[in-house]
Amino acid sequence: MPELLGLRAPDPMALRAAAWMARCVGRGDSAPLHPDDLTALSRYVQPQTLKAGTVLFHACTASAGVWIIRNGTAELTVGTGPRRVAVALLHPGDVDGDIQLLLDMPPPYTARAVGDLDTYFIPAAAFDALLGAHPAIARRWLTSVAARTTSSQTRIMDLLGATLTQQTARLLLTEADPATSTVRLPQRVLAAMLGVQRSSLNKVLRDLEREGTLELGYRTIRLLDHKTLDRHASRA
Amino acid sequence: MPELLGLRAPDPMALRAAAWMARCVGRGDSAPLHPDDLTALSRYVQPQTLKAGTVLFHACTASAGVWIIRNGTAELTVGTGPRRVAVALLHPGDVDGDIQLLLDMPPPYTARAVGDLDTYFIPAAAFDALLGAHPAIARRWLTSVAARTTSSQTRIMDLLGATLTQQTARLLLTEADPATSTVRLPQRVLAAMLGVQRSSLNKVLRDLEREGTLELGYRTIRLLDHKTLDRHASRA
DNA sequence: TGAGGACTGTCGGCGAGCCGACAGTCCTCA
DNA sequence: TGAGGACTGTCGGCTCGCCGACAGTCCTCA
Repeated sequence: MPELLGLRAPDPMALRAAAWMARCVGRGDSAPLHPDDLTALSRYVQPQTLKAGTVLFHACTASAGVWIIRNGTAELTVGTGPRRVAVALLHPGDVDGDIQLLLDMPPPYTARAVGDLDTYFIPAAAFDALLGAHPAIARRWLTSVAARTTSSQTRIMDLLGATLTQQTARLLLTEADPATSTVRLPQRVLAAMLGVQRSSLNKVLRDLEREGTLELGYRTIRLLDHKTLDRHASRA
Repeated sequence: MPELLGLRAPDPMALRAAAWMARCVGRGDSAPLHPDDLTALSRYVQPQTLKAGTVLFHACTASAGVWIIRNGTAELTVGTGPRRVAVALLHPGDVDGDIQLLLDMPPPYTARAVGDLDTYFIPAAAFDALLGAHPAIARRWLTSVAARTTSSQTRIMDLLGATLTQQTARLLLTEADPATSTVRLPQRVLAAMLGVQRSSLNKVLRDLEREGTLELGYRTIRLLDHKTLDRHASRA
């Protein structure tokens, strides 16, 4: 979707696009990194430590390689300059850049280290060689990508016919930092992830707050009652 | 999504699920079959000719292998007995069963030959061996699956914020038989593919018919004016 | 060839979410 | 520390699509 790329100011469509794509980045279980593979991977993988603010890759620029987050957080953003907007965060274990590489298409978002960041990096050529030389890893990667396909399909299913409250509860549960039960994103971004209006989302959030299920703050949502939130997520 | 499987009568949710999944079957460009690969594939691929009505695979039963349609049409259905409902059709070049195989999960729909059907079949074990023994093919398959991932993401993007008329136009354009400019599916199924109410879809279709863009018949939609339909698909 | 089932065309009430707007609060950076 | 920018909370009008229902038509299969 090239028409969605290269936008100065993050117009709603670009924001939505990037937010959606970003949520399909390889996560935890579907990440292809398993201890057994590390030996084989080690010849191709470059551990890299990045200073806060370093750009991993730019939107609209061909992916230079595959990034795997080891420690720290990276933000995926759309738009340039002061109008930059974060659409998602990468946490340890997350993988990004591989699908864009495989399909030879640039990512719709820019990735940037929030704090200092430990990563594994696989340059494009090495990724190619890796897949060629290690069928087992290619196989695993195939499974990883397949899992992302079905997970994005599941996400679609979750969406269809689901009320906004349901969608919101699900998003919060999957996106919250498990350690602190907190989601640290402006409501505008969360709304973009769900493809809805910010004011609509805000209304739902206020209702949940009044109910005591969560607590709203500036760029912050703290989940107080997971049980109730679970119920909201599953029940209509 | 196991809760969506194994339903006797196709309730709306199961229908939606299957319709969505079905639309993500490998199509044309993203199909992994290229002439160069045929030599390698030939040792693993079994050409099979099936009589009308033969079942390729059953819903809720582990995928036995990968099917590639050579000639003819197969239908993907949900529900058993007389309440069976078609959610999509497989045409020559389409690939199905591989992702389910990779993830070891059963497909949500049953595939059945409509008329006599020529296929290539790759048994599960052979598919495994194929990917292991031929890195080039595994690589290509990886690209194919990655393409399906982004195509399902693109589909999401097309959906978000798009009016029903837009969605309908897009669906018709992609789903129509190029030879006859005809879509041969009941409106209920089309509605399921879009995740909307049948009556809502019907209203849109009637409007388009009044406009002269298409012609409605029993289980049939004939596209008369592609240009106008294109305009509906892209413009808001 | 007749009967039952499936599909289409249509209606009306209703609720969810869109959209634009605006005031108030919090942050950030000069 | 002050100013401008970003974010939140809220409102109201409005549209779209949901949902249930029902009559009429077309098929299919016994």
